[in-house]
Amino acid sequence: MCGRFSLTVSPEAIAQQFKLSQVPDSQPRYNIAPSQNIATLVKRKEAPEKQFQWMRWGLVPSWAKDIKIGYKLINARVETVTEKPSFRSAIKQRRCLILADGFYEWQKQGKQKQPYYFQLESGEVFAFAGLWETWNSPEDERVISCTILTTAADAVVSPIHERMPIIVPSQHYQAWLDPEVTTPQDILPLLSDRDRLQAKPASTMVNNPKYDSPALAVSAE
DNA sequence: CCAGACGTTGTT
DNA sequence: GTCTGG
DNA sequence: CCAGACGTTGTT
DNA sequence: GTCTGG
Repeated sequence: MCGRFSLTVSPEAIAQQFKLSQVPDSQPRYNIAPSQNIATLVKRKEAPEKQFQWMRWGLVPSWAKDIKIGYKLINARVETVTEKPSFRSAIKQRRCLILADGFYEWQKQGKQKQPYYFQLESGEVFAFAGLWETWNSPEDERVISCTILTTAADAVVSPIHERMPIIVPSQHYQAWLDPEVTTPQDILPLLSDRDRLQAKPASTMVNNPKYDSPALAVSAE
């Protein structure tokens, strides 16, 4: 699964990498946690180009009574996403790319859990496959929220953890953002097109979301 | 018909 | 909103 | 994902 | 143990 990730590159680098016309208002983050605002790209029907959009991490379905349901919906399994009431509408209509340059997974070692940090071997910024929703709170505030699709772990991740986030290869960004074109099952064979991942042990300081510094991603235990 | 759930991961 | 269970 | 709280009444 | 918050 994916419950913590990073986006440490500068906003200028993001704009360049994803060919954005505007430089996003973002800060380097080493420890992004659920319920926080995360950087995404969406393609609106009326607009020719994909657009930068902040979203709350943890999808809140439109029919939800309480925003708290989003804490449980931080990931969606690609194997079942088309069937689940919470995701079915979003998978057909509301795709997004979630910007990241690393993610964390925890390995169980008996009673202990050791975090690992995963990046592309190239070190480049990349994008998770995501879905989004809008929700109107009882106070009539609009919340845009999202979830990260997960799949079976690949050869690099599987020694650490069974599941991993779907990383969309850059040549397939447009296809993923257009639900008319790409089904969740279409995307799976394309995942091997990206760079390989590399894993590093991370500091257990990453366990606590209040720590958000370069030390987390770089240092081993 | 209405009431209540709607999810993931991991562990057993 | 839509589906399942009673 | 992990960390941290988890309750009431009444008084300041 | 389970839920909420980050």
